[in-house]
Amino acid sequence: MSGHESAITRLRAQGYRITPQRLSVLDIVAARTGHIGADEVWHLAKAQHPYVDLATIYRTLQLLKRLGVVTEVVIGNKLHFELADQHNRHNHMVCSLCDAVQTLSPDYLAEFSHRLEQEFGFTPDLDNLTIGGKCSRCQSALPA
Amino acid sequence: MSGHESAITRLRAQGYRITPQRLSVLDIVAARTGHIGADEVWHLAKAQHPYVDLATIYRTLQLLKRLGVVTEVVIGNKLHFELADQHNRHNHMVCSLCDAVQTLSPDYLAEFSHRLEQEFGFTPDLDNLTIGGKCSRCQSALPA
DNA sequence: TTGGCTACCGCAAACCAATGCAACTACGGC
DNA sequence: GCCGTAGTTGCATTGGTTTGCGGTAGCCAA
Repeated sequence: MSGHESAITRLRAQGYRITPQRLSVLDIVAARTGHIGADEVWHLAKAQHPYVDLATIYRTLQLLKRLGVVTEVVIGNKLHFELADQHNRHNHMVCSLCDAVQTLSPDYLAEFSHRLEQEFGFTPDLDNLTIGGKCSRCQSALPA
Repeated sequence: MSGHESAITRLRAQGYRITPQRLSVLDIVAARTGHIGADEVWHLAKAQHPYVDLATIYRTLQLLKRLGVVTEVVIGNKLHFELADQHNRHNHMVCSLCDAVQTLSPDYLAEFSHRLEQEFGFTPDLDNLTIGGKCSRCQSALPA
């Protein structure tokens, strides 16, 4: 119920309205420590609010993402979201075999990002960068 | 018509069958120097073979991707593919605003990749890594 | 060349995410 | 406290991609 007052303030400050649906989505995402799928947000939101539409969930999540309140993580081929904690930014490493997710300090990407900006003028969106690959467990379980 | 015999050999060696549809898709992707959208592959394939289904195009492209013959690039919200040239590996930087694509030498990622493997045992799949962000043009056109 | 096994294809339907639109409602101004 | 308006919502639909199923055809063996 708390911890996202700043998000509400930010919404209001930018002329967005505070609706029960948006509060539900915020509560749900904030209550989860890790990431959560859009469909799961929907199911939980319906418990509080039987008529919310899935489209509203998607629109709300995209809005919150634009505002930097949540970040999007692609796991498998589904979208997941989690609260963007500015004090604990991180990237994700997702195993393409078992869908396990590990977090990664953005420090690892700082130098790389800097080079892209210097040499190409390209500003990478690191807040939404997910690195695919194979985790150590799946890697070692692979046939020789 | 040439340049992908090795892919055909590899298909056959692994028990996959050589069909006219697969040959068409291979020809089309190989003929293109850059990336090409799935729908565009479909249109070109239909010219040779009026009854190919879009599902077949997708299945074939996914198969070729699994075999490492082509790589997948997500541009906007569409899938593109290009021939995986081992002598000219590269990553992509895609602008989230205008969908412009720049290529990037994998050298930029080598050190980063190495650290992930050393410290986490995580093997990043760089062949399919695309970096989202904003190109210099869109960045400077952004409202102040 | 022929026969048989099984991978593959075309078709249709399902699926996830995004979008157009008319009805609705939050919220600042009176 | 009430009103007007512009941002939001629910519903229906679309766009791109994936999947299930029955018939078809590539490939190997005889």
